[in-house]
Parts: sequence; structure tokens; C-alpha cells
Amino acid sequence: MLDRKEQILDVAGELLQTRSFSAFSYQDISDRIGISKASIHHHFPTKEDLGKALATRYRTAQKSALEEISRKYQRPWAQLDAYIVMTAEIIKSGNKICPLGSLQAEHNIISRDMQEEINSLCSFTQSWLAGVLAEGRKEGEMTFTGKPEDQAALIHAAVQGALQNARAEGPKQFSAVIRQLKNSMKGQGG
Amino acid sequence: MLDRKEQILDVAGELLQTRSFSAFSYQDISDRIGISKASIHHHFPTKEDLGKALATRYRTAQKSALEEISRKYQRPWAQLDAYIVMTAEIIKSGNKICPLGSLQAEHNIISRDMQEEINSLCSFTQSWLAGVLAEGRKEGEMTFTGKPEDQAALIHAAVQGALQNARAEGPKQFSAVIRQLKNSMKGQGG
DNA sequence: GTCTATAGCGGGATAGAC
DNA sequence: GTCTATCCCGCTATAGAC
Repeated sequence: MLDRKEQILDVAGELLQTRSFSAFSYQDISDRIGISKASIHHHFPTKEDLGKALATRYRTAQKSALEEISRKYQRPWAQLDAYIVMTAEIIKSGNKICPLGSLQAEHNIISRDMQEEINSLCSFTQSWLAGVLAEGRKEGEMTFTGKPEDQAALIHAAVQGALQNARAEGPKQFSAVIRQLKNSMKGQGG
Repeated sequence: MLDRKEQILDVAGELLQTRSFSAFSYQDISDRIGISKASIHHHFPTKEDLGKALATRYRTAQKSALEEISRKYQRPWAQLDAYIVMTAEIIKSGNKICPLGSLQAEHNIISRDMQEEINSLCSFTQSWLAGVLAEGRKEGEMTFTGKPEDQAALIHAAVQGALQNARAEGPKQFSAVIRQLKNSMKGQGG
């Protein structure tokens, strides 16, 4: 069955986003899928293998999603909005945390492979954001000072932090952060 | 020895900030202090007890630190700067993560007591920031749109997110985020 | 690819001596 | 308060049958 690997990654991903990488077990996965622990080891011999596949999957999914946004929307603001809506989905779907946040919290105890996937996901997202911001400013839609790369780092950090704090403070705070962020970029003149 | 409890919390705190709550053990603590696991259980019978004490300690320490900043500095900008410098210390001291971020990542698997301490720490910090921002805008030092509470949520999220991303992207990215954030609040006229 | 069974280890926690 | 010894459990991982 070719879908088994994907199914395992689906369930593992959900566990990663509700518990943490070190806090879910092969038993948890086997309980949810209904096959034995040994079968899971057949597909992913070690937990490190599973973790690497999980991280790779998140990186490629993020890359695809951002590239699709670039194709689908023309205006920079629409692209930024689509990115925000996409990440906001995480909050809506149950009590989940962002996979990036979950793995960054355990940065020191995951394998080097996983670290590199995470770093790559992180820098790709910020490069993409920087492109959107550069275009937005060029076309007069957006206003901000300094380099697009730095503004991208700010937006990325604010969104990640807002996702994190949403667990303690609820989704309304997330919306408030987004609103403030957008206002700060169009209030000056755009 | 009265200091023992504090010493255990010191070590547990360091482990929390380098690993995660579920990923450190009584054995880890006993290795570092040089007393047996059983002795640690004498001071904190269950790991839940230890976790609650740890969270309470972070909350009260944060409260004290912010109140001291309010006393020590008069100008809103100086207060905001002091808050940022304080949180930036986390990055400098080894490969640590913010305790708030660490515990929020495992929000679903920590005790209710711990959750409440974290929520309290979070809301206190944002209230404090909102006060600083309201004062700053009133005195003409700072510029931002909307409610001080929402701008406080933005700043808190950006700082938390920047701390988190600093693990993947390094301290320079943290500085960049702070710079952008500050510029967005004084660029308009203040 | 899936199973049962099991190894080997480390986790949290307790009993009881000192 | 600290220790040694121990319990029980769940973890990752493997062996070998089907």
C-alpha cells in the first residue's frame, strides 16, 4: 500500500502539532491507524527517519503553497493576505500549533537533518515574503522603512508569535496582531 | 538546605529552555546537581509539581522584572527598550529558548496549573506593554494606529516569534525584527 | 506489509534505611 | 534530606513467522 507512508505522516503530523515531536510515540500512531507499532517501523525504521520525512514534507508543502499563491494572486496585498489566511487555518483546525513552532521549540533535540529542513522552510518563507514586500512597495501598495528582507523577518516573526500566543489568548488576539501589522504598512500613505 | 529547591528549579529551568518540559527528566537534574533522583522527588513529589513551581517562578520573575523597569526608567521608549534588552538576553546566554515559547509549544500536554500560569504571564506582559504604549503615544514619543492593547499584542508576538526564529536564523535576524518594529513606531512623526 | 513477541532502556515514582 | 534499591510502565527498536 503506497498510501500507508502518507497516512502515517498525516497522523504523525497531527500528533506533532498537538503534542510535540518528543512527546508522541509509535504507539500513538499505531492506535490511530489501527496497525501495529512494528508495521510503522517497517515504513520508518527509526523515529529520526520519521521526523526527517515529516520535516521534509512540511518544507515542500510550504514551498508549493507559497508558489501557488504567487501564481493565483497578482497583487502583493492579495498574496500577503493569502499567506496570512493560510497560516490562520492552523488555529481554526482544532487546538493545533504551527509545525514550525513545534519543531523550533525542540531545536536542540532533533536531528541535524530536521534542523536543516526547518531552517530551509524558514528562510524560503522569508525570501518569498521579501519578494512580495519589495513588489508591494515598488507599486505603491505598501509602505515600510528599511529593507524588504527585514520587514519580511518582522512579519514572519509576528505571525509565528501570534500563532504561538493564540494558544493562551485565543484567536481574537491573532486577528488583532494581523490588523495592527497591516495597518502599520498602509497607514502612512499607501 | 533551603536553597536546594531553588537550585533544582534553576537546573530544571535551564533544561526547559534547552530541551522541553517533556524532554527532560529527573535523572537529567540529578546528574547536574549531584544528588539522587529520589532526593529531587522529596522536594517535588511529581513532575507536575515541579512544572507548576517552574511556571509560577517564571511568572513572578517576569512581573518583578517589568515592575522594576517601570520604576527604573521614566520614558516609555526607555521602558520598551529595557523590555527588549531583557528578552534579548535569552539568545545571548547559550542556545536557549524563551521559557514562555517552550511551554506554549507543549500547551496541550502540561497541567492546567501550568497553563494558567503561562496565560497569566502572557496577559500581564501585554498589559504592561499596553500601558507603556498608551503613555508613549500620549506624550508624543510613539506613533501607532488603533488600541494600545492591540499594538501590545503585536509587539509581544513579534518579539516572541523573533526569539523563536533566532534559533534557525541567528541573532542578527532578531535585531532586524526589533529595528523594523521600532522604526514602524517612530517613523510617522514621533 | 503485517503480525506477535520480546529485548533493552529510561522514564516517573515509592519504600525504607541512615 | 539524602541515599540505595526497586517497581511498573512506556518507549524505541528488532526478530522472525505469515
